[in-house]
Amino acid sequence: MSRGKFFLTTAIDYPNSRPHIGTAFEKIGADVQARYRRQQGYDVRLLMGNDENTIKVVERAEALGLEPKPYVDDMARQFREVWDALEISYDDFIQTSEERHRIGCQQFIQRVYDAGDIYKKNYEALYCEGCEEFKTESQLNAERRCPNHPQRDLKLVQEENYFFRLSKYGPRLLEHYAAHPEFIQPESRRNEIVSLVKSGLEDISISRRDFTWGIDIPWDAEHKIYVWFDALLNYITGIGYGTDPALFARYWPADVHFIGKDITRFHCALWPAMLWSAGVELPRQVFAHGFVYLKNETTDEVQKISKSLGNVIEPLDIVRKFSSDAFRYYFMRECPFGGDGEFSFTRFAGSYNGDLANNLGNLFSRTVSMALRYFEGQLAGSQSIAPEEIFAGIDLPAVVAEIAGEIEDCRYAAALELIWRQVLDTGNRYIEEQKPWLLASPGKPEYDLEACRRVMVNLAEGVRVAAILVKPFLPDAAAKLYAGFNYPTPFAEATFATAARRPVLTEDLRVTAPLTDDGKVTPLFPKIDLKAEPAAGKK
RNA sequence: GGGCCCGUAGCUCAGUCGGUUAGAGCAGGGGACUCAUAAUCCCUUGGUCCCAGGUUCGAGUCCUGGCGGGCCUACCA
Repeated sequence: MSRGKFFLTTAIDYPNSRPHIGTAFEKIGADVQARYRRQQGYDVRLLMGNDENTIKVVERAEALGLEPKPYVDDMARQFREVWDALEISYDDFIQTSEERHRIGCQQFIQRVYDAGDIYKKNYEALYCEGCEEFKTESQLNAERRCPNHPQRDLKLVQEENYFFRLSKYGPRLLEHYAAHPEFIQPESRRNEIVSLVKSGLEDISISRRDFTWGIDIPWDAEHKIYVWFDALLNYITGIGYGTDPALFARYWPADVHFIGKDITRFHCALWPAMLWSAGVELPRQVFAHGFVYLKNETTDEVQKISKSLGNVIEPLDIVRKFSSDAFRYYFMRECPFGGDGEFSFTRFAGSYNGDLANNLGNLFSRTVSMALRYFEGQLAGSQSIAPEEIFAGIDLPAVVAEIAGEIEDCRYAAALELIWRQVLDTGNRYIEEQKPWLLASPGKPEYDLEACRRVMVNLAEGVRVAAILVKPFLPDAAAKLYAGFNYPTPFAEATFATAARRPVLTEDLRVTAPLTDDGKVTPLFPKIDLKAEPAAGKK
């Protein structure tokens, strides 16, 4: 029942410092898309990795008394530890120091060379080792230093380097943007790139001399391939370009590259030009997400996340304390993926308690505990009950389709809002309207055990729908919701299409949720006691 | 200097092609309920849609000019 392949990537990260919540934002957004596509039956591949062929890697390794390779391997282990904790479902993790990357890289650059798009040129310029970029006079600050790294002296570098004829691809890029408006998303990033390319592209230096770490230019071993040319190629070497033709043919071209908005031009101008030159098909889309800033709760200041400001939040701290689902939910609901977002503990706690603990978690708790209390967990006769009442007020198939559309457009916050307002609120409202506690109470005039049973079957259906819809965002909670009752379809087969269509029950429904020792439902998201979190808010 | 985006309720944000009385969540106020994690449900207060012009029968939406905020880029990297 495969619906075709879906290949998506995240930007590869510099392993100079540990991942922070901003880095995590991108990976979560990519993972939601990957999980959603898998759920719908696509042959999905999510590729991530680290960008290791940089001068800073050598410096950091030296400072720690290590060789570069053991250093980057250990950093890769640390990154994967964080991604695993966040339940990022990557299928492969490429390190650019790997042999498969070198082989594919060299093969690719040779093809570009053979196509006549690489030439040698002598130049002299100031080089910033912090940015690993050459700087023009106009970019310098008053002390004639790089504004990003004012503590470093710039190096006057004079050497012969190889250049890629980026300039010649300008017109073709503009044609491509016009013919494929979806290629650069969101819209504002696209406008920026169009204007940049219209203003004219320069040829770009793609090699460095005298580096000991990195990939050799195949026809001239005195030169190493320079950062960007090397880094971008991970997207194809990571699925077997030059080493595994079958895998490459299966997944390329990428359906979407997820990147930070700061590196849009490399992905939307340089990368397509490189691919054209080497005769490789272009990716279908580049999605540039925004940045996450920190809101200082005492001053209300919004600040960048940086080591020098000392405001780096370890994703693992939040995950260990509140769960990966809680972490994922906050960023997907509170930070629009295409724009910037901000993090503060107060907002995190508000979203957690309100949306996760109260609306979602408590809907599950009250449903299961009523089924236990009134029917000892056994909903006899549920096979013959059609749960048509709970979603009678909404057009569920239309809502599900709308949610799917929002996820496909990476409008995750909008998708979650729909799930909460349309589906979960409807469930809670249904309980208030039906008042099952009256239906189950022998002394009351409303007493009607059969009606109560019907309500419970409807609620079990509501939980089923909720579990399916939150699955890409909250994999753990979704599994717990779905494990609440003995639904006939294995969760792995529960696509969005099945959300709006109740499966045929092979046996009556019964509670299968794990219970505490005193027979109660385990809360999905235990509430955060704000009074018990004094230090967290100051962070 | 050139360019892009944003400015809507106390807060975070929707608002489609210009079309009725500008919406949601949270927060605030009032009420109901007791299955549930003091949850949930109902009602409700709250807006100079940044400002000034313009186009139009009609502008939050389009145009011009300001103000404020963010970002990209800046005469060979």
